[in-house]
Amino acid sequence: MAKHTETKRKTDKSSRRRYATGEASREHILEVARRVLTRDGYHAFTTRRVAEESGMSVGNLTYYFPNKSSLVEAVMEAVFKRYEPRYTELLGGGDSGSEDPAADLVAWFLRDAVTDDTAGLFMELWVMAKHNRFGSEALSRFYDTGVRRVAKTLAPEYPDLSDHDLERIAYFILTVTEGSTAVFARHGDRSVEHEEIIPLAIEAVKVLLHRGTSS
Amino acid sequence: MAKHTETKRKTDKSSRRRYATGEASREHILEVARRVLTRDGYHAFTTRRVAEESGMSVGNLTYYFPNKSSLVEAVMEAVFKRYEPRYTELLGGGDSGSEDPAADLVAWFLRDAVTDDTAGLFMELWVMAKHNRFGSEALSRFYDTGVRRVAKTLAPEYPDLSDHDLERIAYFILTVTEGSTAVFARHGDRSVEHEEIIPLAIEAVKVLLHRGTSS
DNA sequence: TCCTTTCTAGGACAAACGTCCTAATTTTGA
DNA sequence: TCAAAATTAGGACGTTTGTCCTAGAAAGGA
Repeated sequence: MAKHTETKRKTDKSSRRRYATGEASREHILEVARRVLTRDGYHAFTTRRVAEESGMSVGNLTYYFPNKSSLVEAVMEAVFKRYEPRYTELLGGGDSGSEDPAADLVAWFLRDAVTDDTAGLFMELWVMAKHNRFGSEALSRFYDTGVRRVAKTLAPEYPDLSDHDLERIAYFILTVTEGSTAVFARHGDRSVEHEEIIPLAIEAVKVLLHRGTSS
Repeated sequence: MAKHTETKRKTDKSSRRRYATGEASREHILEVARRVLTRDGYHAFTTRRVAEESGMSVGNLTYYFPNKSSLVEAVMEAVFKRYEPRYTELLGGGDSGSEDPAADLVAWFLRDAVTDDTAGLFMELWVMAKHNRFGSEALSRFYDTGVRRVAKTLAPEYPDLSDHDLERIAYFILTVTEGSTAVFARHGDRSVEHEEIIPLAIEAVKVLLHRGTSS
C-alpha cells in the first residue's frame, strides 16, 4: 500500500499558489468540518460527510486535503485560532472596566464551557488527542497559552502572587472550566444546576487569589 | 430492513437460561470491551476487534450481543458497576479513621482522574453520551448518585450545611475531578503539574465547606 | 445414556470507508 | 485572447464495518 517516493504527491498544503475561489473553498471546508466534528463527533467524522455537507465532491475534498489526518489537523488548527478574538476581547486590555475581573473571567469561562459549540467540540478534541500526537500537542499548547494569558490578566490585581502561583490558579480555573463541560454539558436532570456551581467556583478562585499558596 | 414480527429474535439478553461457560464468556467479553474502549477509543471500537481480543469468532460475539449498541450499553453498565467497590471503600463507613476526610476524598478523586484507566474511559463515555440516550442517562445517574454519596459522607463533619449545599459542593468536587481528566490526563509538558493543583482544590473545597454558601 | 438447550465457528452480504486516478471546467496573468 | 495553472466532478479500487445465516460442538438434566 505504501508506494512512496514515486510521484510528487500533493502534500504541500500552503506552498502552492491558489486562486481566490480555492482559498474560499478551503476555508469553507474547514468551517463545515468543524461543525460536523462538533455535532456528529469524531466517531462519525468521515470525509464523505464533510464533502457532502460542503456541497462538493469527494474528489475535490481530497484535492485540498489529500488524506483524512491532514484535514483533521487543519481543523484543529482552525478551531484553536477561532477562539483568539474572543480571548483577546476577554483577556485583552489591562483595564477591562470591570469591578471584579476574576469573577467575570471565571463566569465567562464556565458559561462558555457548557454551550453546545464549545462542549461538543472539546469532548472530541480530548479523545482525538489520545491517538493523535499532533492533536495532543496542539491542545496542550492551546491550554498552556490560555493559562498564561489568564495569569497575565490577573497579575496587576494581585501583585503579591508570583507568576507561577498565578499560573497555578489559572490552571485551576481551566480545570473547573473543562470539568463543567464534562459534567454539565449534557441534557438531563441533575440535583444541582450548573449555574449554582458558578458562584462556588468564583468564591474558590478568589480565596486562592487572596491567600496565596499554602503548600 | 426491518422485518420484525417474523421470528423470535435473540433480543432478550437476560431471560435466557445460561450455562456457566456462557456466563463466563459474556463477562469476559465485557471486560475485553471495556479495555478496548479505554485503550483504542469509541472511534476504533469495533465488534471484530472485541471478538478477536476476546479470542472468539464474530458470530459468537453476536450471539451474546446481537448488535453493537447492545454491547455498548452493556459495557457502560459494567464499567459503572466496576466503580462501586472502590466507592464503598472510600465513602463507606461513617468514620474512616481519617483526620481530614474531605481532603483525603478530594485527593483520591483527583489522583484517580488522571490514571490511564479512568481518564481513557471517561473521555469516551462523554462523547458516547452525546449520541446515545441510554449512555447519557446512565452517566448522569452515575454522577448524581456519586455526588449524593459524597455529600452523605461529608454530612456528619459539617452539620451546619444543608443537604443541598453539600450536594452543591460535591458537584464542585466532581467538576474539578473531571476537569483534571480533561486537562491533565495527557502526556506532555505543562507549566503546572497536576499534583500542584490538588492542594488548591483541597483548600478551595474546605473553604466552601466552612463558609457555607453566600449566594 | 440421550435429548434438548446452549454455545461456537465460519462464511456471506450490502453498505460505508479512505484513497487514488483521470478528464473536464474555471480562473488568472501575460 | 490564450496558454498555463488551479479547481472541480465522477468513478474506481480494495478494505473494513455491522449484521445475518447455517451447521456443528459442547453442556446439562432426564
